[in-house]
Amino acid sequence: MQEPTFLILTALAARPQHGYGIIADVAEISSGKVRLRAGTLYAALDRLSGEGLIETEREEIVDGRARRYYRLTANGATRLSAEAQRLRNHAETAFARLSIPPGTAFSPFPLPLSPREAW
Amino acid sequence: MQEPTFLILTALAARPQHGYGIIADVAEISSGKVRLRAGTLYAALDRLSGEGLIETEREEIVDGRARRYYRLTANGATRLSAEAQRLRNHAETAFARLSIPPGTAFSPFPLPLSPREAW
DNA sequence: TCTGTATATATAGATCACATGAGTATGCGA
DNA sequence: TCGCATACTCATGTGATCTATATATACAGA
Repeated sequence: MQEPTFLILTALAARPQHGYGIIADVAEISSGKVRLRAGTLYAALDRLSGEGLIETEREEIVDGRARRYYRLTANGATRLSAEAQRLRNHAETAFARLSIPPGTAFSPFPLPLSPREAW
Repeated sequence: MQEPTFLILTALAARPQHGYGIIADVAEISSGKVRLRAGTLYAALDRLSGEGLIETEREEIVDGRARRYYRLTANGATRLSAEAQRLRNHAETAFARLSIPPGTAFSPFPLPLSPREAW
């Protein structure tokens, strides 16, 4: 799962939202760093609906414009939780490895990773 | 940056490694969940070299087979650190939002996210 | 009034990371 | 001899994302 998709699910984890609201929420979540394009969003919404991770909650007409609200399904919440755990693990692993002091990357004391170290 | 790329940089954060070693290390890091294909790996190595995030350290001939060792550059370490922070933030945000008790997704007490809540 | 910006959704086409699958080659254990 | 592990290369396909555009309303400012 890529970043835009993850952030769309995260946006919907808080509450049901319509497309344009998701774009704003994702910008909010990512401190303005991820600005979803309409094309990305609506394609993702179709795909995620097809996968059963989100579903249409209701439709409204506001100022003559249709608003379609989506919400996270139970499957979607499970999936998002699994992905979040995955990201957290990856991030922690990267930090642990980056904390190796510079200059010791060629250390004669290799990290105890696996028997494959012997390669 | 996608998951395979992130994991390749993480593998190289520990120490210089050659292609096949990276494949094994990434499988290790991800508890066997990510199994890089040769095609994915070598394309990524070319791309990352071009971006200056990694570089060739040395080449060896072992049992008649060439082994090319890659290492993370200073730019690569900076980039990996930034990406790891990004993943950590995304993961924590998702967990925070998922922790909203089921059934309160339509709560009359919306999360204090932004003035855009008013939409 | 004209222009730009914000709201709101939709779609066609391009890009590019990644996946798939095959090829090339050596060494080793069953 | 067969299969597996090691080790790299390349051709082709897939699919999520990006770019750009279209449609439509409302409102602020020049």
